[in-house]
Formats: sequence, C-alpha cells, structure tokens
Amino acid sequence: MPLLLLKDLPRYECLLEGAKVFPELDPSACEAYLHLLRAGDEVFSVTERNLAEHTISQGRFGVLMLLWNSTQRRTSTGDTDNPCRPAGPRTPAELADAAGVTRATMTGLIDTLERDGLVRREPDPDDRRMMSVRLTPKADAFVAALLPAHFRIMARLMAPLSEAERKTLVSLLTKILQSASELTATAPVLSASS
Amino acid sequence: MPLLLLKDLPRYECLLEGAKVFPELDPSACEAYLHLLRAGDEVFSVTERNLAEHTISQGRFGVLMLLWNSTQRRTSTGDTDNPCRPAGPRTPAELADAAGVTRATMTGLIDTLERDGLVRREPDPDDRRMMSVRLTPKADAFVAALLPAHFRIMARLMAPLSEAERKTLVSLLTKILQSASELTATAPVLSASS
DNA sequence: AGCAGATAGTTAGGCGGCTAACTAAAAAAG
DNA sequence: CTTTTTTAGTTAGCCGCCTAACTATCTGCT
Repeated sequence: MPLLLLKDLPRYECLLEGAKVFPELDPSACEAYLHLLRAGDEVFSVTERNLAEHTISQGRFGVLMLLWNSTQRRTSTGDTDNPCRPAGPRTPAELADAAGVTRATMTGLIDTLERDGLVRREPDPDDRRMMSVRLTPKADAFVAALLPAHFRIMARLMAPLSEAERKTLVSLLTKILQSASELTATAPVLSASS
Repeated sequence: MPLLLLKDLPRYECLLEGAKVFPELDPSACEAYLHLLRAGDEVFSVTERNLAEHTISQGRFGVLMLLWNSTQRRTSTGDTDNPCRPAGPRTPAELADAAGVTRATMTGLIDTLERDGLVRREPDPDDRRMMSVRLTPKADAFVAALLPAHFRIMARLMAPLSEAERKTLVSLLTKILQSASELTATAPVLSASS
C-alpha cells in the first residue's frame, strides 16, 4: 500500500513518550503495526518494480496468475481433485472474489489485459449474463517467462531468514491476520470499547 | 496495497508442487512473502476503515500526523533537541519525502486537505518558490479526536501477540526491510543472477 | 404466464498513486 | 551581470482502486 506513512519509523522512545499523552497508545503494538505496514509496502514495491519492467502491474499479474492456475488444471493429466488447482476457467466475478477486488475493478483489469492481447472474453453459452475469461498463448509464454525472476526476488527478500524464522514469521502473521479478521467481522464500533 | 493477490493463500503442498516446476521457487520464502503481503494489506484496510468513518484517507491522515508532530514541537516547552520532534513547519517537498510519495501526489493531498479546511498554505517570506503548510485549529481537534480509536485498533490487532512475540516480529520484519532496501539499491537486474 | 427479486457485468465519477512536462524563482557558472 | 542549471510547486494525463447506478438476464413465487 502506497503511502503507508513514515519513511523513517519513529524511535521506540518516541512511542513511549506518546503513550504518556495517549493512554490508548500501546508502544509495542504500535511499533509492530508500523513495521508490518512498512515491510509489507517495501516488499510489495520491490516485486512491483520487477513486474513493471515487463510492463505489467501487480493487479494484472494477479489476474494472470489466477487464470494460469486454471489453465494448468485444464491441461493437467486428470488429477481433477488436486486442491492446488481447484477451478476451471473463471468468470470476472470469480476472479474478483479470488483477488479480493470489486467486480468493477476486475472489469477494468480485464479490459486492459484484453487490450494487451493477454486475455480473451468469451460469452458463456448457457448463461448469457456470464463471460468466460481465458489466457491467450501469448499470456502463457509471458507468465512462464516472468515467474522465475519473480520467485527469485521472493527468495532474495527472505534470504536473511532461516527456515525456522520463516515459520515463526508466518505463525505470527497468521495470528495478526486472525485478529484482523475478527475486527473486520465484528461491527467496527470500537470508539468506546475496551 | 490493495489487490495483493489471493484472498485464500495457497497451501504449502501447492508451493512444494510449484517448486518442482520452477526450481527458483523457494516454498518457505514464497509462503512468508504471501503472508506478509496479506497481513499487511489486511491490517492496512482495518485501520483504513476506521479512518474512513471520519471521512479521511490513510494518505491524508499521514500528512496530518506529520504536520501535527511539527505543531507539537512548536508548542513544546523548549526541548528543541528532542529527536521525537525533529522539524518545524513543513513544506510540501519535506512532507512528500517524509511520507514517501512524489511531490505531485503531495500537491493533491494538500489540495484536498485545504479544501476540507484542515490545512493552510502560506507563502514563504524568504524564498518565493516555497510554501509552508500548517494545520488549522480544526485539524488539531480532528487529530486529537481520532487518535485514541486509532491506537486502540493497533492494540487490538496485536493483542494475540505477547511482548516477546512482538519484539521477534519486529526484528524479523527489520531483516526483511533490510534485504528489500538492498534489492532496491542494487541495480534491479536479477533476471540472471543467483 | 408474469412479475419481483437476485445475479453478472459494465459504466460513471471520485480518489490517490505515478510520470512527464511546465512555470517561477533561486543558485551557480561564465 | 547575464546565462545556465537546479529547485519548489503545480498541472495534465494514465492506472487501479472504490461506490453507486444501470442493463441484461436468470430464478422463484404466485
């Protein structure tokens, strides 16, 4: 997320000082929060820069990956129950849900991908409201050429962490993800609650 | 970072399977990468939703915070060397640097804040190219009213983590931040390197 | 059958990122 | 002292995100 605020994260002492003014300020929570956003944004922008060299955005890349997974499934040799390849060709609505964006946004992404010749829209024969989105051969080659560098960057980013540290990180992030989901689920009226 | 791809993160077995096809794919690195982006995005959107209830975006909130810090310093009782309040009133260029956005973006943010009466632009008397951006009293009250809930949300998000876990998380994220900076600094030609 | 409501996709308009091009002013070079 | 270069800020235009409103189609109720 762009503009995640504060290129230089505040020192811990400053958070302690802030806690004197605002009793709600939990310094260690705030520090973790800021580092999480900062690291996420930085990592995001590193991969984004790599993708940009191939003239594609994170969003469109995500759509290609989702469709590519579907393609793989279609051409795979019969392991239709493989949980790694759950679905077949996808509709804009499915893609939007999987990517976590609105359908309006997906329309725009598919527009751009189609203009660039990476994707085709085909009407669904059974339900005339629906469309099927498919990768073109050009897109297959494009993704296959792109992925090695993409994976290499992930490996580079995580290089300083041992396997154990990576597991720890994932488990900590999972806990945070959990509490974030709960905050999202419950009515967001925390203005006065504990 | 909106659209960070994949609402449901892939299972670890699927990453292992992918590693068979792409030798560059480091499963634990990829898992950590995906969790980091996912958690960062989720946490971001939780706070964003809270801010949106007060009709302000993360970006504009960030600008207000930067300016608010300056204000605090100006009104503080003489501790001019306090590292927590490094600078005085700020120019658009300084704000852009501190927030990590371009000056063009900062112009837009300040435009909106000024339109909403939270900020004033004042010409610099010494250098007629420069502007000074200052918070209005309305903005002071606004920020003071907003921060408690904001801090409460951070605390809620990090609630499941112990103090020790938070320290661990911060240190792991710091390592990742470090390697991300190195990747940013070195010419991003990793297509063929190790 | 016929109509109300749900669903798929698009369109319109706003915001916040970006780059690139521009203006005005200050600083540096000659 | 003029000319060139650098710097501060804005503008214009693209992209991806959003919400809200709209069209077309399908589904279900009576």
